[in-house]
Amino acid sequence: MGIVERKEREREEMRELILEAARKLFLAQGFDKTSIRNIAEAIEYSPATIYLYYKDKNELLFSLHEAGFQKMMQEFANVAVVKDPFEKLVALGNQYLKFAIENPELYDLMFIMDAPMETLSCREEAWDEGARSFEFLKTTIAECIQVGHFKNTVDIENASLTIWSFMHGLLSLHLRKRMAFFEDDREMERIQDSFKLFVEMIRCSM
Amino acid sequence: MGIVERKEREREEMRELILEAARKLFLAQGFDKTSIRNIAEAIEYSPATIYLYYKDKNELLFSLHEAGFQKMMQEFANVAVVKDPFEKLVALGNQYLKFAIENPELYDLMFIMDAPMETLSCREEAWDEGARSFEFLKTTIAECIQVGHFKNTVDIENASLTIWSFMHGLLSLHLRKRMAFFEDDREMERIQDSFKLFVEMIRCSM
DNA sequence: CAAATATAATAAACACTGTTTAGCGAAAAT
DNA sequence: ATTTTCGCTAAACAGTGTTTATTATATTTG
Repeated sequence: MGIVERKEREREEMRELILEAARKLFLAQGFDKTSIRNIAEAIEYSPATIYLYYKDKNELLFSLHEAGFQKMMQEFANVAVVKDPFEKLVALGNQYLKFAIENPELYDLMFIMDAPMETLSCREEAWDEGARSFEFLKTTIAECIQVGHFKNTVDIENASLTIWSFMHGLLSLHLRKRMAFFEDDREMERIQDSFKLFVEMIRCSM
Repeated sequence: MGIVERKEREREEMRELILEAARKLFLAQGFDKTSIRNIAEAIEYSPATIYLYYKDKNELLFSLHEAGFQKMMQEFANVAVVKDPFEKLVALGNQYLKFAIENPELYDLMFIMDAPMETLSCREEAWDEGARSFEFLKTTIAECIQVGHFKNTVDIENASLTIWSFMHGLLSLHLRKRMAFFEDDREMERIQDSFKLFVEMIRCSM
């Protein structure tokens, strides 16, 4: 009898319905300002129903977290075609910038927010998608080393963390409005200029 | 008549009493997990009383924000005595790292949290303390240039933002638990190593 | 097919949150 | 001594995440 299969399918559809509504609301108005009741209202179900499909609000967040990394990895595919290793690294940086600026709420969720990490730290597979994107950075750097770059560096993981830190720092200061005291509207240019400077720093130092 | 003076003094004492209780609770258990009722309970007053001295929870947070920058600037004084400009820059970086790691909740509040920026963006003097510490970084870099460093860079503000971004990114990834997937307990070493690498990058590139 | 069982959905409640309002008691001014 | 002012608070308001007891429906069993 296909009843259990149908039920399973219906359950998955319901999970998707909830997640889709949650995504829309989260990305539109932010995580904190989106309540379970808002999501319930959007899908025309009672708030309690959501708890039959997701353990709590954090698990809902965690699902979007995973989807975010998938989306980012997908966009990184555009970069993989670049032949020259150093150019590829620069392209990766540009793609990372682009992703964060085009999906600010998603980036926040993936790399800044506190909440999902509580749910995340328990799970083992939780880091898989995140680790994969860090691996992509590492292999790109390894390729750079093979063609003669990064002469002063042997520790690939350290170089990766350093580059990631800069990118993330620049974006964090932007997304969390810590560059506001510059008091002009050149914030986007500043980000571009800083990225260019960092690229030049890497080019002639490592 | 000294009554108005006494009242003013009492009012300031009360503000300080509330702020001190708020600081203890915020820094101990985090901002989100500290409620107005918690603070009220700690000082043995009704929750409503707090609203007679502070507009809302964000203003309370904003006061701690200011105090945080004052504390950081105080610690930067230790750095000001270093003669050699580049050594001074490195010492400043180390002091910044130290401050963030010794005061994680305070650093979070000052540079990562979303909440205080809403209150902050209205005020003009709000940025004063923050801008002053950025100014300190800028002048240190200017001194470095005067003795021959940073040959490839003319834009001091861009160099400052780039350095700050790296430092902040490294600390953000740490404080918001984004380095957890390394799955070893070498996180502190990784931070130190990355800082050292970045210093070397600056030394021989700019 | 009818009765028993399993299940999906919910209304209502619980324990919180930040914030506002109305009112009381004491201090200050008249 | 009376009026006014002012510090303080109990209670309420509107919201939050989450749990529980109950109902209505779908499925299985006799």
